[in-house]
Amino acid sequence: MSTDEESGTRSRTRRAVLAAAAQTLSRDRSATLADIAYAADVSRSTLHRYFSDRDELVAAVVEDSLRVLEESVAAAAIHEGPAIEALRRLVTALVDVGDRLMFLFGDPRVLDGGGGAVDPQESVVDLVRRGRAEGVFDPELSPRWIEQVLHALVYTGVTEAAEGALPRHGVAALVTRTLEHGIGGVRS
Amino acid sequence: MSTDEESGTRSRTRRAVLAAAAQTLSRDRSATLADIAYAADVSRSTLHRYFSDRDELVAAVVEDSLRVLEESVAAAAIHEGPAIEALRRLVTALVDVGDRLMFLFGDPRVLDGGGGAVDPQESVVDLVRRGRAEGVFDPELSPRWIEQVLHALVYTGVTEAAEGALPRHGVAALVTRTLEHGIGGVRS
DNA sequence: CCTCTTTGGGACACGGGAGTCCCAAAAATG
DNA sequence: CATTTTTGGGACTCCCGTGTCCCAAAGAGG
Repeated sequence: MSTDEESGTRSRTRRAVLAAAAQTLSRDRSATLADIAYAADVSRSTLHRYFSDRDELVAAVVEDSLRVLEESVAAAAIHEGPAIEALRRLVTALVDVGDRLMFLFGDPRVLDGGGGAVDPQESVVDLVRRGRAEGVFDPELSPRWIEQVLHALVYTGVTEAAEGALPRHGVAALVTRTLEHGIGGVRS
Repeated sequence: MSTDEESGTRSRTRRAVLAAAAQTLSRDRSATLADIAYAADVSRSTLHRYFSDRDELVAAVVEDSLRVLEESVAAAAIHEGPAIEALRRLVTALVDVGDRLMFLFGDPRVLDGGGGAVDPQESVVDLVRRGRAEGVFDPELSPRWIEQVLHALVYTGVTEAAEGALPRHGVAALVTRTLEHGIGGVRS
């Protein structure tokens, strides 16, 4: 669980493979290990040295992506301040880790086990509840639905940006605006 | 292009395979032909008799799904009446063909060639433009973005329903409400 | 009831991805 | 500069999905 102190060149290579795998697999979940190795600028042999199994690699990517995601969300401090402000910070945080998010969405449907949504972020659920309590979220929408919508819009925004249909910097604002007011605009 | 009059038992089998393929592939785009055959309650041999190639099968499913989708959208008559009303009918139409939509989303990203969105529905683009002209859609949101959001929310709604987290009948209304006002509710 | 169609399922070959092993070269480390 | 670590890449086997063929059985249709 703690740092295995594998450090040195190895740690860097592992990170590179992990990142490349996340990115490649997010685009094509059935990408070849050779593809991933190529994207990581590493030979297939090397990849196998770090992750003997394909499953092992995928699992590692999931874990790593989850970690990155959680760090980003934690940094958004969504427990503080008004719900709407927190929501905006949350959206920004999610968009920032777009690549990892994309991967997390597309694969084993991370909610494998059972309960939670894609990310086990209990804090997001709390935020939604808080927003409802403050009266800034539509009380007719269930927390789960709101969370799903949040994910869907972030996903869409990140995808559009990845395809060049949207400038990177505008994504968070656009998602936030749409999330808050829908397509009807502020005066809806 | 017209009906090849292959009818008889054959036509029925073909439909069954197509439907099963759409459903199976929408859940797992890398499903085995054996899986699909099993889902269609048909032997692998039979499947090959109808679609010699995997690509051929996928192409057929895409074409068929597109046809079903277009029929549904056409029935919604989205050119008539106020944009908001038309939008509501459109959402309902899309939700109705949820299975096919799910498939269409997940596979070759039907926009292969180039321009349009997932569905070549020029009419949807028209609707968006009309809505903006009528002032009922946020003018700061691009038509493309609005269309993407529409797709994303429908997709989310259908998925939630498929997982039992939402009652089938409530989906269209929920999606429409969220689409129009976001999570902030009507008084946003 | 007989014939033609459609199906099931076994057997087979092919191809490609996955996983393993090994050795020489490159790079890091002290 | 010498040693150890890390890497690249070839060679090989195994497995599984795919596609093809064939024949006997079930079913449809007149």
